[in-house]
Amino acid sequence: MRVTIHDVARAAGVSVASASRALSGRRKVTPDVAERVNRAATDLGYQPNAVAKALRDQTTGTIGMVVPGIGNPFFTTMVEALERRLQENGRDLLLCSSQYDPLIEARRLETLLSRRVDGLIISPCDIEASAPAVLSAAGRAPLVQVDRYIEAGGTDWVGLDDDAALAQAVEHVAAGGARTVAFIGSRLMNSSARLRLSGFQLAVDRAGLETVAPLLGEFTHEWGMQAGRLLLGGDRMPDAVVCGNDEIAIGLLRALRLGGVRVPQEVAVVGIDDVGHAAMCDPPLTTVAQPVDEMATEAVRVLEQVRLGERRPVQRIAIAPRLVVRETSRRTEE
Amino acid sequence: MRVTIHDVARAAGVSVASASRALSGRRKVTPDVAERVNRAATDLGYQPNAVAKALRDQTTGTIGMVVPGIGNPFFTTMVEALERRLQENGRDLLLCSSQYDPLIEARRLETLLSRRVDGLIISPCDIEASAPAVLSAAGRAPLVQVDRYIEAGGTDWVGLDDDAALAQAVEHVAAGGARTVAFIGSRLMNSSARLRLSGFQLAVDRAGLETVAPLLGEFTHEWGMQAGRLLLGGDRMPDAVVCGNDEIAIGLLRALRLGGVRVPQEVAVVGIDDVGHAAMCDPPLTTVAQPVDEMATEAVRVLEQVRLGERRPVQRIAIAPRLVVRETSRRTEE
DNA sequence: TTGAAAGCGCTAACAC
DNA sequence: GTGTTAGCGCTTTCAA
Repeated sequence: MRVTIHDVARAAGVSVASASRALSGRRKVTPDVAERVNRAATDLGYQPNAVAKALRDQTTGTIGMVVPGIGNPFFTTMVEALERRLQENGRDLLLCSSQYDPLIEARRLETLLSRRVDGLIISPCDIEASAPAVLSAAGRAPLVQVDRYIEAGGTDWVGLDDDAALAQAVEHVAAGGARTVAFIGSRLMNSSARLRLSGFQLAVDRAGLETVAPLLGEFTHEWGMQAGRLLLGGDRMPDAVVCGNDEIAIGLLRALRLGGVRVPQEVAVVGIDDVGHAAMCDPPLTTVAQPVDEMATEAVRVLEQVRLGERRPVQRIAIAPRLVVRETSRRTEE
Repeated sequence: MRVTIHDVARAAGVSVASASRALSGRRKVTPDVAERVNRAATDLGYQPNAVAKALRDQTTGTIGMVVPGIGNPFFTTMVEALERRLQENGRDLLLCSSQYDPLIEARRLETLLSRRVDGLIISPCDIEASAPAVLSAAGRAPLVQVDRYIEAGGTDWVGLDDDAALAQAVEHVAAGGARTVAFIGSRLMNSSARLRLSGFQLAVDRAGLETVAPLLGEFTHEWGMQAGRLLLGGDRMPDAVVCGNDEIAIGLLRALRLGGVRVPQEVAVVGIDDVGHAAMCDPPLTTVAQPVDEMATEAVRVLEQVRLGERRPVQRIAIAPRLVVRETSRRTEE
């Protein structure tokens, strides 16, 4: 049988209350008692039972997180940053993947809630289908959305300023001399897909550039490659292609290489995210970086502020992106 | 206040015992009671408290996992496979990253144990420094090592048959005509690094190939690139380079590209793992795939078999790899 | 079949 | 400063 605080108390010759006090150190005990209890605890190899403590305290010290998939390196980076931030606050991260399925997502949220996590961080996989589960969860625990969000309002969010990101990407290729620019993104089932497309269109209009119908598929390199082949098969290459994320851009680069199109001489390519592989592909990818650490910090801050049932203004924090110029785009002529 | 089983019982006009029985459905109750209890539960929006259940049942339905880092796509794939497998068994995965630090690793294990996970899956970051914490954890909960393992024996393990993997890689490049072959791997702080190096040397000897001193750094593309530059600066390029994992190979490919060395014409490159990006780099990477799903299945099976304190033979399951030939290696002349 | 009650391990009143 | 005890929410004896 496992050793409990009762065993420690008995071994130290004190009551469980004293043992508890000595162990937590949050209440006064005589040095003698503290000494005996601590010795007994180490002697017996006492391990406090977090489950019992959680039941008693009504708090678990755990934050639950649901992401669409950990195959996407952006989410991985985000998770790592969040895990570090939370650990500084003495909390643990309970991570789940929804596998891009709103049903699984809803189930994971329920599980997390039944495990009484102290808060929830979620990147909803579908802007519409995820809404009921997310809203219901938000009513039962502090919740903050990260990166993606659901359409229905009223829930806090921390993410990228997509308009600014797309503006940076478009202005950069325009400054490099591009006149026609294409967009390869994701089907509009999530907020990132929508925001990035509309940000792109806005920026293109403002810059007075020419564009073609956007190519919309998935945020994967497979789709990037496929879209690249579509472009290759078209009438005429655009001067530049802006991609909805780096994965797409990496796939596109491969398709262009295969098609014998030189980057950036014949066409410039820009991604979004700045995942690790962006610097490794050929040529290294110019991209708009998401300040992941900053986002993690903000997300945790918002989460700690939320007190359930308390009326407060909804926070929507859009973080400014940062253009990282590598070699898939021509520099501005000076 | 949250609704508890007491509220449900009261609303249904029965005792908590009956409510519990009706809700779990594992014990006989009259249809009438079942009906009333279930209606009350849905009416009130009852959510069972998993913490209380865990305290009572002494089981949480949760498996804890500690990986060195989720930045490495191999671990990501592994985690996803494991998560799916566990979900089929109705268990949840509590994922932690040790960030390649044995101290953090030990702390995460303690946390997981105090949260009373039903089992532990770990890929220890250091073959020596991880040992005390892993052994101690193994004494307190069913534990299985995946991929990497600690030197001290006595603990179950599921992973790749590294000797076979390296043999496949070496024999493949030999069949393609290579006479001299280099190895770029990781410093020998973990079992994968050691096994892959020794597997390489064994295979090279057996094949009668020539080799040079292995280049040992980290399992990252940064190191792959750096090692590539070292190779470029040397006297003479080997006919083939076998890499300790795909990340290294991807970095190497980039260095070779920069150095103007053509792959596979001038030098063949082979990786290990078969991560998603392996098919996207330039040229697409020939690699030895780890059968991740099979490993996940085995790991879960072993974990469920372990009954604490029960003496049973240690299981060490090495799974056969599968060579995936892409374009960084010349095919066998036929 | 149902209800009362014990108890999982812990902490915080409360009383001394 | 210390001990006794209630109670967090649940399931499962044990009696009826």
